[in-house]
Amino acid sequence: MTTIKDIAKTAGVSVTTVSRALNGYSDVNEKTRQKIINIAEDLKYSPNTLARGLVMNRSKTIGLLVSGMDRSSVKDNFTYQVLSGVNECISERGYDLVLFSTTSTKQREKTYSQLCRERRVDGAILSGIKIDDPYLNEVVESNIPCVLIDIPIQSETVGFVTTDNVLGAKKAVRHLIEQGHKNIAIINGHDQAFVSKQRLKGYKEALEAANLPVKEYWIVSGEFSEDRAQEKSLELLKQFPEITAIFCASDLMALGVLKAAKILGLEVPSKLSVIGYDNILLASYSTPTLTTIAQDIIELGYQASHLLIDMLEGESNSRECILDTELIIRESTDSKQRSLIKE
Amino acid sequence: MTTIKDIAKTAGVSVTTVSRALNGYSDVNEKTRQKIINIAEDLKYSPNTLARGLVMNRSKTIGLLVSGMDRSSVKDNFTYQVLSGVNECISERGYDLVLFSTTSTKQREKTYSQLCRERRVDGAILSGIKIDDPYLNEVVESNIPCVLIDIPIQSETVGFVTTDNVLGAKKAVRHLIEQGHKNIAIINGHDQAFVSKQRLKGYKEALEAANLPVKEYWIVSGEFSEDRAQEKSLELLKQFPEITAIFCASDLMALGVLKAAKILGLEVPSKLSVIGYDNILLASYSTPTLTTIAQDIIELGYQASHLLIDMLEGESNSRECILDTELIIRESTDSKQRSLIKE
DNA sequence: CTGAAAGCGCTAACAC
DNA sequence: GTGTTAGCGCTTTCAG
Repeated sequence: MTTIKDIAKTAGVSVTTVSRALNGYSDVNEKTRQKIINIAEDLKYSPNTLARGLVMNRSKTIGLLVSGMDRSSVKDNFTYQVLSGVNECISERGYDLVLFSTTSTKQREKTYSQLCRERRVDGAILSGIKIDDPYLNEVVESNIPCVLIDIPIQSETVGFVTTDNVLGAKKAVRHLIEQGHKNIAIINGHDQAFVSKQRLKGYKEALEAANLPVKEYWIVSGEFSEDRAQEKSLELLKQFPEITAIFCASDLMALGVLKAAKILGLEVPSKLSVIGYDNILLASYSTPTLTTIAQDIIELGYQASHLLIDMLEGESNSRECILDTELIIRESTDSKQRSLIKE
Repeated sequence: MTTIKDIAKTAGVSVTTVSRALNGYSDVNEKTRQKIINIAEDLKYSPNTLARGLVMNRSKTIGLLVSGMDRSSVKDNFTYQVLSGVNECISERGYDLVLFSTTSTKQREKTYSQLCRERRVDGAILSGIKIDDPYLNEVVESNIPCVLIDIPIQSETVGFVTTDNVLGAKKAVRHLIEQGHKNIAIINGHDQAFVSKQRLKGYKEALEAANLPVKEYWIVSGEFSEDRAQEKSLELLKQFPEITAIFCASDLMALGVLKAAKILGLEVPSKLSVIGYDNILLASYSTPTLTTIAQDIIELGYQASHLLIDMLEGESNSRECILDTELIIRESTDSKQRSLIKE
């Protein structure tokens, strides 16, 4: 493995000069620089980032901390899309990514800041972390620059990226109202997600804006689980046959509601309209296809990295970024579209 | 940021002793060790892996090199599953993961071994790399320990993990033959994937074993693309109406064939049986649901890491690992199942 | 424009 | 058992 020492020796200069030449400093003779660059190439030199990181006290790596990257998370590949966006931005800006996947067992062994300090990451992005997660407190307390996805906390070293979940939910419910629905239930996610609170808020606001009553017993939690949502919606629909539309805080849960509707023999959308949230891949493959609120999750990851690196490089003014959502109308709410497709 | 020096100072010992105590060496007084460990905790010490890596010449990181982690790869989340398996194994064994995602443009800037040498990864796992990819040669030539996914190359420093693709394809075609099919076409993947060659081989062997002719014009490439497979199968089915079954080298392509069948008004499976490969999530959500050859991709990633770390730690005898596949029968080939479900 | 020297935090001979 | 010393590969004062 060739080092700058080797280059210095064959070039007949000092290591200082080699370092300066290779790092593009101005105060080095153009000829010397060219010579050094040539030799570096000949010797297949690669800088040792460990050594550089050690002395510079920055590693040019950022840590992505995700939770629950297990078999079940394959269905909604939220994490993968975040990762994909993060990766894109990070590599554009010359950083590398180290992945920390936390599980409840591993969490006890090593704390968040230990993880980050050991690897000397310059900053971290947290995704899929619940609001009661012990890591979260650490973030706020530690002074490691950090961007949260979907958790709105801000400080000198902490920023966040999210979508406008209140507005997103509003769009969904408004769409149902426009289709003539008056009895609209919500299957929400669990309380440990900030987005759940937001989407519930949007649901309520949309109803109120249309002078429709908010009925607390039409608000149930599906815990972001397909099965759980199926169960809960089954109960709900049995108990309140007057419900004609359900807004779900995730597509996965909407899929569960679709199953419940099938069990009850309720045709979607003629007897029951269903709208999801996320626009996961399955939403356009289910039967019927699923109307949903699309969020650009890859962009979420991209913007998170962007914000973080801006913070690291002192270019940041803002500490937050809120992305937009889009209503995608498909068969599960649109009677006309549905019947067109059937024939 | 506290260092062993700080600990040494407050403990009144030398840094050597601290280092030894913290790393569990035997030749240190138990009392001294306890004292040092306590102080380390008090001072919230985390070892600096950069410094350690520099001196030990191993970083305890492994690099995962994947290609094309873009928007399109969300559909079959092969990469994510590999990543998930890799991550699981790696964290069990005390390594960290750094992700290198290559794109054609970035490839020109930095070579594979540069990437690995700069970050001083102890070893690398390559997934989704085409067999004509320039990176591949580098691997074989560089002396960086490396495990390939789905490319069977072996050397002192190179191992691989794959599934038995010949057998997998055989299972698929055998299943079709057992259903009474005699005219079976194949939509294969592109030639830059080793698995394509293997699956074609399995297809041919299964036909021959049943004394069925292999017709070269029934072998077409869908290039692992849904759209391309749709086009190609459309042509194929128009030209050869006698074809009653199609084996696809990926589920995504099978989905394309399903669309083609719909366009031609060929009911699946009564007029045309379709079988895929991979068992992606969509396979159980499509209409009709897709019979397929399942491979455990998470396990693929897990075993790849396992093999690599064994190699790194000198525990390896073998340089290869071949996993099994499983036939999953769903509606797209099973007339009985299909009709049952319809009523 | 270039070089000598110090030091980042850690480990590993080698002494005692 | 413990300390002294050197050095991993690099950047960065400070002199010249």
